[in-house]
Amino acid sequence: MGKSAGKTQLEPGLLCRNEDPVAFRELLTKVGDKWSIFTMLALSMLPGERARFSELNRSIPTISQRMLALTLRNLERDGLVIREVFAEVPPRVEYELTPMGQSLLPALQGLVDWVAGNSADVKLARAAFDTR
Amino acid sequence: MGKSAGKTQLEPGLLCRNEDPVAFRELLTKVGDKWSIFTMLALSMLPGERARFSELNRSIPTISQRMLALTLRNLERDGLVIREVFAEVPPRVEYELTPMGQSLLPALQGLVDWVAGNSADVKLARAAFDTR
DNA sequence: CCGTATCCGAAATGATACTG
DNA sequence: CAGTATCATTTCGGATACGG
Repeated sequence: MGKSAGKTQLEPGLLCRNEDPVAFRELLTKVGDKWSIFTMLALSMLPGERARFSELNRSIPTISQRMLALTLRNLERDGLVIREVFAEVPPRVEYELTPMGQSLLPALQGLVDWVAGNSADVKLARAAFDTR
Repeated sequence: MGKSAGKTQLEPGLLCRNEDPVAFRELLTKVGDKWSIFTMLALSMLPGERARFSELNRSIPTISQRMLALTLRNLERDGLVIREVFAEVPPRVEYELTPMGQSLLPALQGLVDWVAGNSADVKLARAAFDTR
């Protein structure tokens, strides 16, 4: 069966299933982005599962107005968040997760939970490593 | 009960549990990093659940030597990966996940699975958004 | 083979000021 | 209120060359 000499190597498809590796990584990078994660989590936890721009800005520690705007626009473009504008004065804009956005929640929560549960051990590991 | 006027706002602790928000985000950013994810996933899927540097380099599409080295060192420092050096010539170095590293796997897999399952819809959403 | 050191262009992000 | 525009700084990451 072929001339395989035993070189171990993963098929690209194994790590980057069903598509172009670069596109796959691009999306993974977006949904794994810290501001995206916090924004989506905040939307899922705020009362009514929707929130205004300024509520999000207050709820996500230290996020800048600029990064929140950029993050929300990207999430909207990716179909994860819906933006609703009310014709009022002063202006009001509300955001909420789409069904696809909600379907991402468990995965994000899994990451966040792991970090919450292991940050102390990571801290210890770093201290031990840095001793050398 | 106080003078709350109904301002909606998440407690910082809700999104950044049990510690300093900045440190929490720092770790979340690291474990959510695309190269970290692919490196750990590759380690978990390669035969024997361990691999040499060059195997990883080949298995992770388009990763550069530099980024792989940096990623592996960070993972080792964080206690997620173990590096074992063999005193041979030519030199051989093998990497494997620690138990803590393995405990992170399901969360990473969750993200990757979501991306694999939803990238087509995201693509459609983007196309629709960009039409405007 | 397994890295590290250096350089450099590209991208991310914060601060600030301004607008509908 | 809900952004956008601009600028300055930092960080990321590839290419290349070298070393143990």
